[in-house]
Amino acid sequence: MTAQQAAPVRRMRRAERREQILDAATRAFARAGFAATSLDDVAAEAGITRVILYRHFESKTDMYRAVLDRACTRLVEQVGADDFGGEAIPSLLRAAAADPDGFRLLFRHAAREPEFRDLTDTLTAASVEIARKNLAPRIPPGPWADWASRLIPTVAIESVIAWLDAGRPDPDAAAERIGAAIHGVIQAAQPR
Amino acid sequence: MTAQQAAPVRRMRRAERREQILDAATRAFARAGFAATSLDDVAAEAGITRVILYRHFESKTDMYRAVLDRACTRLVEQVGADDFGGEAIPSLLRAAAADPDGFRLLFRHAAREPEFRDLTDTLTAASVEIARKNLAPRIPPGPWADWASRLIPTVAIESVIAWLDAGRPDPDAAAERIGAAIHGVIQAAQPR
DNA sequence: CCATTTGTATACTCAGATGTAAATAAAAGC
DNA sequence: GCTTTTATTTACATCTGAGTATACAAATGG
Repeated sequence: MTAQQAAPVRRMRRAERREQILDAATRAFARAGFAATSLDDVAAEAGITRVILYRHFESKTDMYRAVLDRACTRLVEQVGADDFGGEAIPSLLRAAAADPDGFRLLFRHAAREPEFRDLTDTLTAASVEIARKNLAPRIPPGPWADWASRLIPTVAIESVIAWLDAGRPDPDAAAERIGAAIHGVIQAAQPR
Repeated sequence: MTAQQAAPVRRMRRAERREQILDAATRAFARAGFAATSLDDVAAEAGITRVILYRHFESKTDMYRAVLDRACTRLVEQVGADDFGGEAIPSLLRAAAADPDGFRLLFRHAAREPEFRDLTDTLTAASVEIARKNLAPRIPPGPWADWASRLIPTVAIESVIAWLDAGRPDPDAAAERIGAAIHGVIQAAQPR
């Protein structure tokens, strides 16, 4: 009597489940990074058993790389090779809003995990290079150009994360303000 | 014949050894954070066996807290409650130069480790509050004040790390430029 | 010279996490 | 209905790393 009729449990197709696992894994890993997150944490976040994870991924490392790969791909698709055009910052904001956990995971954790740095290195190296090229006409090569071209991508990323933390107010205004903040760094690197 | 006379190995006093272990642990943990660093890594970095570590620290966690505590104390001693006076940035630079590994460890790793966030939380909360107070007369309360007061401490820290990475050129000029970069963020948060 | 301190070597226990295997059950699709 | 796919459960096997115990060796300091 007290026994409820078990509601028919909706099963997912393989590809769908895989995506759902990647979503959950992104959330789980975003909390504390690779080493401090167990597969049981991921499984719990996905609402399944650990065993299922192994039907979709060879190993923990394999899964993590898949998570980072997806986040990276999404980011590159949204931002594109749109190096410093006016749409770069708005599209960065869109990308972060679309996948905030992935965004945080990439830049706050993966970038500091030596074992997986290769996945974010291309991204950061590319953005540093873009910054350096855009700085070149205005700042003579040397330590301050180095300083600024390292700092600018970081400030861009951290501005976006601060925007997420502040509740994502008005994306258009945010883009302008972030642009202004970056401009401030460029000014600061100017010879005086 | 071939046997060398073993050079008499200089032994350290207890306190001295403890400091040396803390130095080595700071370097080791600065590479990949708490979870991804084993006690064997630390012992190897210190040039001793793992067993010795337990003569100075109760546990891995205990040791890590001691490392963070020391880095934190040093930082506070150097920077002081010198909230936004003109000497704040120069002293931040001095502190980072004096203990670069500790500096990186605190802000790049410990700040992202939920288990140890309490140790850096007071620091970051304090600096965010200082930023907010200094912003108050110029920026109306609201999401952009939130945004800027979160971002400013981060930009300060990241500017310093970028300065370390760029080879620590001219500390005085660096202080001015970092001040200018922060000013740029304040400008960016201004109502428009 | 003798006690204390400091370091080494080795071997062990224990816990947690990764990864595997097999039997069972239920949903989906034909 | 019958097969295939997907999920659960339970039970292992294995490994790494934390933490402990003990016996030994060498330096220090009186």
